[in-house]
Amino acid sequence: MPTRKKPLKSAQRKPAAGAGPWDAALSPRRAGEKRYWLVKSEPDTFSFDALLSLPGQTTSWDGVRNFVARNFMRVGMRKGDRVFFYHSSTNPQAIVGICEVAKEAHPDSTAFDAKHHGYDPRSDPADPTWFMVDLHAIERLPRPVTLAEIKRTPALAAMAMLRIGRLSVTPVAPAEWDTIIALSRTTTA
DNA sequence: GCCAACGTTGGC
DNA sequence: GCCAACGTTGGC
Repeated sequence: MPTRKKPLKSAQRKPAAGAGPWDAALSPRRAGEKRYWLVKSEPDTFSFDALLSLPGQTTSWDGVRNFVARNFMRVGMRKGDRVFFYHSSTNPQAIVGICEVAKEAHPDSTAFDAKHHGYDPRSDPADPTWFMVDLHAIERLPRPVTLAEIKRTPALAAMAMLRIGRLSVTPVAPAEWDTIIALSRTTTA
């Protein structure tokens, strides 16, 4: 009798058909298409300045333990994509900088480390559950664009970061990206 | 497969 | 510090 192997997790789940308004972020790309994203970090834990102070201004974005956020990283993000760096749980909450995807998704090693708070005993090193991308800081925004400002800007009303509460990785539409860049070049009222 | 309990995120 | 919104877990 042949040995039945446990199917790979990656083969178990088919993408849900019409899963939601964020499918576009995971869909196939046109040649040369660049996409945009937003990641959150609590500045007390890891700030944009902390990233700028690292050698190479690059870090592995580990610790994501939500499947939707993981899929945005693993399926959605490609090298060269631009990423807003958002400071959460601080005053004021704001987008403060720009990164780019320096390395596409690779297994999140912290999930295998029993001493790490992100340890997940169910993540099999041979078929990892959790992934991380490497982010390289490009530049600080001319000024932070606050959550309050995002909320009161009509062109940003559909932003995933407002609609999918508490998700640490979200897609940003190109027009939203441009709007936020333009806001960051204005002076606050 | 349902759903209550629980944990986490993050705005306020 | 509170709590709403969700995701996850586990009993049934």
